[in-house]
Amino acid sequence: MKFDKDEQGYYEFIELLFFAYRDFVSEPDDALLAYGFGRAHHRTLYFVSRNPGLRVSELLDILKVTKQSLNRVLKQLIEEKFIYQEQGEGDRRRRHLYLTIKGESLVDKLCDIQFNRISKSMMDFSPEAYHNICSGLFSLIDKDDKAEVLLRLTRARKRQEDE
Amino acid sequence: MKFDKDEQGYYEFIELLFFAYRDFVSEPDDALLAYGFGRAHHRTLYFVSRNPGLRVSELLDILKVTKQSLNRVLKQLIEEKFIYQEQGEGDRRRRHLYLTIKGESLVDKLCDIQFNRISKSMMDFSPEAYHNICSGLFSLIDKDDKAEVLLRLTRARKRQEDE
DNA sequence: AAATAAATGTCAACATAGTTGACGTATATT
DNA sequence: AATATACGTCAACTATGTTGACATTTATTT
Repeated sequence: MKFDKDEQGYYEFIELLFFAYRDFVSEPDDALLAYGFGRAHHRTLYFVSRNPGLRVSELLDILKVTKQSLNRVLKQLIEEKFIYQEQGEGDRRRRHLYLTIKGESLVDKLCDIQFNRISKSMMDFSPEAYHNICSGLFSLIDKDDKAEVLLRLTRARKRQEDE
Repeated sequence: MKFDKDEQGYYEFIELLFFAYRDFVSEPDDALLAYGFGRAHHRTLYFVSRNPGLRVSELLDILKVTKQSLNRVLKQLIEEKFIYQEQGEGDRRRRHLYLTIKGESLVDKLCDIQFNRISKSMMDFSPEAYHNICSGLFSLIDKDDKAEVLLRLTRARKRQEDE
């Protein structure tokens, strides 16, 4: 397949993104069934894992859902001790979110599943090609959100390096 | 940003795909509100547009949902005359799906929105880099579905060329 | 010809995850 | 002291998914 950058190619792009996403999330979905959780729980767990101390309002901004919608899954995750909250030190209205050991362990399991898919899929791509793929995904993000996404990615990488 | 092919890079990959998909579908979602339709209608319209004469069972296979779930939106789209059905000539149990003029016009509108995003996002990528991005998405698809996705893409391109 | 299978449609009940709107509480800021 | 912010919560509703049961039409098999 050629994947040309013409109008037909744009149709192909739409479809490839649909199928890639469909299959990328389906395996974690299945794994979460055993916990009585769904995709919404996955997202919350994932972003808290990657951004320890994340505030509720920041999570809302990432997920682009209403606080009522988030609260339903967050409440469950806190009650079942996958996530805990800490009151802000400076501003005590803020609730900072962290994973418990139990939470970390679930996220690890889910990430492993997706890491496997990524590593298998990206096996035959050079580092440069891989970089292109990531940059391509990044470019699709809304203009106004790019800076923040990048900031979080950088912070997360730094956190990792500091360990 | 470097986007390395290491474990941290895999986390980044997960996030980039999430944000890219989130924003990629959000504009069509908004446009569909005016029609009282949602994302499920979008998908059905899109795949019928790209595969004229598609059968219901094939659509089920693409969307990976149950026939009851599909039927709800398909029924609406047929009643409101965005899609029509034709009985199979060889096998008259089959229902082949096609877009009406009204349907084509809506799909065009939705595709325009996404074409704009793609073309803006991919502007700075070389044809080779663009090819990498598409190939990368393709690689993420389930092994068992790759052949069929490719077949449909090829057919659609051929249909276009024959016009 | 009769039985079986396949493709589709439909009814009902339910789950998940999203929405809006209203309101409460604690804490900061003005 | 008044107002704004961050968060939580109740209720009702919508969209989209699920399972299970069953009907209809048409093909295929026996």
